Amino acid sequence: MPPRKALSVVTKAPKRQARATASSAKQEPAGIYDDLIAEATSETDFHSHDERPLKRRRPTPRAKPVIQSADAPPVKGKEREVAQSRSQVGTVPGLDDYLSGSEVAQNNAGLQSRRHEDAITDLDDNLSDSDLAFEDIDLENSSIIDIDSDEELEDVNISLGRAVQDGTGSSSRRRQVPRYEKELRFLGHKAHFVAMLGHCMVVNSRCNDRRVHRVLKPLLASTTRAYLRPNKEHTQFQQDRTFTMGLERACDTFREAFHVNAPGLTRAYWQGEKEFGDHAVLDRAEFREAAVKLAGSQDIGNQLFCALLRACGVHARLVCSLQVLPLANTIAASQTPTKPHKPRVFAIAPDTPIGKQDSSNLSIRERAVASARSRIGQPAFKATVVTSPAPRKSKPYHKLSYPVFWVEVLNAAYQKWAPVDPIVTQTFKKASKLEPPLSYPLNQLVYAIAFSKNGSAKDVTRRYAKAYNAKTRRMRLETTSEANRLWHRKVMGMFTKQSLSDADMVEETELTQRLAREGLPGNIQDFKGHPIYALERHLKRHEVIQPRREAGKVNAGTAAHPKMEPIYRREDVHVCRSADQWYRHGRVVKAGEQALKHVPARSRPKDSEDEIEQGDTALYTLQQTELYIPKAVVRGKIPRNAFGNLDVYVPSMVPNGAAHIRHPLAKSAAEILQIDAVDAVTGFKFARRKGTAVIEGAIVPEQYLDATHTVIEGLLWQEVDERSKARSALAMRMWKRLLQGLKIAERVASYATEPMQEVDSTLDMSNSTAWYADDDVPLHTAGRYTLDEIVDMAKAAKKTSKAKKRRQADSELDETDGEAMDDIEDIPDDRLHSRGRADVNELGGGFLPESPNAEEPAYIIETGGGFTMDDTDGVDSGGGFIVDDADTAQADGVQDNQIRHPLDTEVTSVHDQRSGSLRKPSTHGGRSARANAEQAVDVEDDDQDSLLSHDPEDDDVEPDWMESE
DNA sequence: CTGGGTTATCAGACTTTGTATCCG
DNA sequence: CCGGATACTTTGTCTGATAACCCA
Repeated sequence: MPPRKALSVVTKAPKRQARATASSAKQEPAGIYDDLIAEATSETDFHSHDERPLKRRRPTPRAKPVIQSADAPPVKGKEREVAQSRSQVGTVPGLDDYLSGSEVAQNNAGLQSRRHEDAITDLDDNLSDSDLAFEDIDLENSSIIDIDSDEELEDVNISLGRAVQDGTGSSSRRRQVPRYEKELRFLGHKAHFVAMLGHCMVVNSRCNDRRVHRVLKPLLASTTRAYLRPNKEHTQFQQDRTFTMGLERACDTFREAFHVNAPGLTRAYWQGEKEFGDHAVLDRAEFREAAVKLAGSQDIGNQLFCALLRACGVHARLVCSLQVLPLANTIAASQTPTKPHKPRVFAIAPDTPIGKQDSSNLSIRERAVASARSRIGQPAFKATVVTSPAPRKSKPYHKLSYPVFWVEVLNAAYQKWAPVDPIVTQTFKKASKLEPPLSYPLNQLVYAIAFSKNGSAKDVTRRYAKAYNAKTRRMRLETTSEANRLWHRKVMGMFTKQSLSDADMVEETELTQRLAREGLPGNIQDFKGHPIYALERHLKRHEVIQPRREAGKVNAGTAAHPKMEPIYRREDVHVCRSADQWYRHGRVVKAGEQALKHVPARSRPKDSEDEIEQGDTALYTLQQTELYIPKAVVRGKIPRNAFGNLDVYVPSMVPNGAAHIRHPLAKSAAEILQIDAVDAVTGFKFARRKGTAVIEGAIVPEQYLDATHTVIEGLLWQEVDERSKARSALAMRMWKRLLQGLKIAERVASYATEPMQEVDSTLDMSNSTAWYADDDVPLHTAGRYTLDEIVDMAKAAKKTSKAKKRRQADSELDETDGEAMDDIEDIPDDRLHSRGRADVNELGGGFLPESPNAEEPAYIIETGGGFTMDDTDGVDSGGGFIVDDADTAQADGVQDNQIRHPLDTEVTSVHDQRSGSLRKPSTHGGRSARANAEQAVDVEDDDQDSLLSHDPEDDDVEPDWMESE
């Protein structure tokens, strides 16, 4: 078939690719368009496209498809059509290029997919814009966006959107809604929902306006008004008849009196313009005015009718079908009407005069712009909304066919609410007439909220939705997640009546019944996620139907070839798990239970070697399992699993007689207490290729629970303390640096042949230091501890820690200790103390005997609060450590210690044993205490001499600094 | 013309207890 | 040689949802 072959030459790329990159399809046609392709591929061409506002940059063209075309296989039937369509598509680029530079080119190109991409890009852009600030969402919807400026924005943003798209790959045939966008939609939906509720609140309160009532009441004849309040003495039937008659008359009267001059609220779409532009929200004065004039939008009409009924003493609720931004992607929905438009484009012959196309497209655009009514939906689809048949009502205002606001009246005789819509559908008691079909683009029934006179509200959607379970439910927020359900409940809870009347209960019953009476879904899809029915085909992998009670059959085939499938109840659908998974939920399969379902086991690379085919995994339902009861603690011995720890995925898995302490130090504490404890595995973390057990605290025998907690507290306190020590050491090091600097400066000054300015400055410095020290003596420890204490502790901790098993906290402690020690070793003699030490050295006799005590390794950790020991040392040796401080500091942060301690410590310790405390560091300074210490002292003495001897002032200062009391 | 079937694609759930090397 | 410390590493597969398109 020659023609076929020719076609086949044209179509070379795989089908999907052609669709995917619609714009790139331009380049695909081979042969005569080669030069066009070349042009298109050139960089300059790109730029020229860039300059055009509404044009999408073409993906980098690929020459390959063209080459492949030569050896393309013979075209099959299906492919031929594609080929044809593509050849038509192929004509478009010609047109497009011909028109290049003109904005109309886009419309002419008119490929659906391309439009789609444009739309998506627009959406992307706007969303990414609004992503930055939440307010933008509302802005976008509540403000009228100038078309031109809109395009400008697109122009600016397109490059970004495109870059993203290019990054994701050339196959942008379909773009999945990214998560952030979904979240944004939910956020927008919620915000809009609340805003609409607020709007309804205001509107509802307007309906109570007395002045409006006074204006409207005379509309009805007094007899009608009397009918509306039937005599309670009469029989129920009579009351009902009377009331109904009165209501009908009221409807008729009002309908004739009210002049509709504008449509009502319409459905909101993501992106695009809001319909509030048409009828600005009225304030109360305008509402009154509308009542006087008896003219306004369809919504106002029904609102006034509600006011009228309330004026007549009828229990009337204002019902609003909230037109909230949809949760789901609206592109698909709004695209459906574009389909009629499609043939128009594809019908273009290559030789069609351009002007004609041009004008027709323009006219569509103009119409779209001219009519605000048509400007819903994406800008890209403006025209399509116009062409869609749904809103056709050839009246000047494109009135809505289905109401957004209507009225419910309470028929007191039966305590039942009946819908009344005198304006839009002009129906009475016909709830089914008020729900627009799903395809109706102007509004949608998702949330119908009825506002009572007193401001309370009730969701009455179920009364009006024909397929609440099958369809409406899906569009509502509550069904999307538990969190959203709670959110929705919370919001609606603010409007819910506190106490329920009889009528409320009757209504609730009615609504529930209505839901229960809803028939089988009309198609297979609606069975998916249906709250009452289920099909086997929609079962998830781990779901099973048990028992298999058929509730009916549905035809999944065609009428010609019926394929009946059984329908089951949703309540019989159970979630299954494998025995392992049940164990992770703290349950075990009962003995003798047979698996209800087998699923192919997941491939496990590790196991695959052992048993090549693991086969199936058996699944069980909840009913087939029982609570797992772990082995109890026997004589303080906690049972363990194969890994030496204990699985505690749920609290019930804690063995009898044991307690779970969720604290990382629990096990260490247990070790200190010398009680049995095992790590508690509470879950798994998937890091690296394998899951790793997550260990959260430990399991200890119940009777030691309190003891363990106490020890943990001690350990925590100790940790804080160690940190404080480390900071003290750090502070000391800095002091050392400062003093060294001072010393050097002083010495340099002494070498100077003649006194220089600098000397003065150093003197000043030393003076200032002296002053500082004088003022703030405690700071020589820069914290809670004196140097000797830190050194001792560091040593002790290091020794003990070596003997001990590692644990996290310990390692940290060790590090800090080590650092502290190193620091201190760097300071053989602490300059801070040096002078004092020299003086005090003789006094410090008590120091040496104490050192052995101090070096005892165990005390810190074994007692968990080793400072008492230290303290006693301190008191003896003048260490300056004070118990009270430690106690008070226990719970506080390190900073507290840092700040508060020095003052306290100094006041007391310095007074009592200052000299001792000062001297001690020098002796302990080195690692081998004595030799180092003495050496250090010597050195220090030298230093002191060199430092201070010259300056009389310094001498004066020195005592102040060190000995100030 | 609607809806089921098919296909493509993506997001997210599910997975579920180390090892090699260095250093003292 | 042994034991402990440390660094390394960041999966892969499957399912379900969604969308587009074809076809009956």
